[in-house]
Amino acid sequence: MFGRGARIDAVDELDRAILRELQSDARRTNRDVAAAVGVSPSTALERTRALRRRGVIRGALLDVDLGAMGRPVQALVSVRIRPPSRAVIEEFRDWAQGLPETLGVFVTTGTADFVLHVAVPDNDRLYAFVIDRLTQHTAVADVRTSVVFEHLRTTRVDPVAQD
Amino acid sequence: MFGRGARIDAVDELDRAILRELQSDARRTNRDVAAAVGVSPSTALERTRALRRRGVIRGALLDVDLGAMGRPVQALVSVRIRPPSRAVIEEFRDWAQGLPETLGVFVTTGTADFVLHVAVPDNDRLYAFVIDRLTQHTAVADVRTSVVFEHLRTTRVDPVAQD
DNA sequence: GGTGAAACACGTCCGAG
DNA sequence: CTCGGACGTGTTTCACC
Repeated sequence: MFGRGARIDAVDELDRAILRELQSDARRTNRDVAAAVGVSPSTALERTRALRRRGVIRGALLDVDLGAMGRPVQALVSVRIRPPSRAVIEEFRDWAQGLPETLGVFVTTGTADFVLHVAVPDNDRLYAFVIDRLTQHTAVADVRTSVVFEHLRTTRVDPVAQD
Repeated sequence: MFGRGARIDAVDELDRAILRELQSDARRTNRDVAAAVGVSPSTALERTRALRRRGVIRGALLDVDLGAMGRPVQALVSVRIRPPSRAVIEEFRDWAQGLPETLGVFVTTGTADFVLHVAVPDNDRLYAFVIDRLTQHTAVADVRTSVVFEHLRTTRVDPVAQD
């Protein structure tokens, strides 16, 4: 599930400031971050480690250019599966997650049980992914594909006060 | 658009290996990466810099726990806008991208012009986002909301041969 | 908690192959 | 293109506040 990080012992102003800095670039040096938020490097280091220990920071992801990786075509593929039982959902989820075309898997409510975010080299491969790969899974009952012209990601999540 | 990184001068085996290592953790030290792929630190450093210069590596994103940030409820919100002209699309895209609830914006084909990936503290705030915030924008013609139970991201994009 | 200083590790540059 | 080594910067620990 979300990994809702258990009950968190409040993220204070200093933590928020550190998170802001690291969200702008996860490779900022600890010295930089410390200077930007106005504390000593040792303090910034201890806070950052604590955020990691508490699970607020889960890691640092490399942001790669999908076009440069030879996969300029993105799509959102809505999938309905049958039956939508736990066993089938979890099996399909893990299977879809492991496909090389897959960037992400959303497990959803609504008309679709899953929305797959995929990136492929061209339209032919997108079509092949949908009609060959997906339909080869016996649980797939329905598929709707939307091509993604553009995908913007927010690089800044502001913490909201707990409870 | 995608930022398809101009024509790339082929990502060779060493580049691929470096990308694999960094995708597992964007904060791996250069020395670590060098040891893992079997070259000297100076070679690994030069390769990594070249990947950055060529736009293959765009940066490093902090992976935060949305639950720990006080925003455990995620949704995909499909939005149809009217008229779907360039000016209106770009204006809506930038507006949506700037909302604090927004994690990402997909510009798509199909029944929806946009799919917004959002994270909020609870269901009430999700409802408020849809019926207060979104409908306040005059271009919004239709909205469909799917709650996201789970979102898995792939942390590994394999490069595909170019052309 | 927060801090500065010292010990250590790392990123970086460069001359050479 | 790759390498090793020298040098400056960053990280980490720890005794003190």
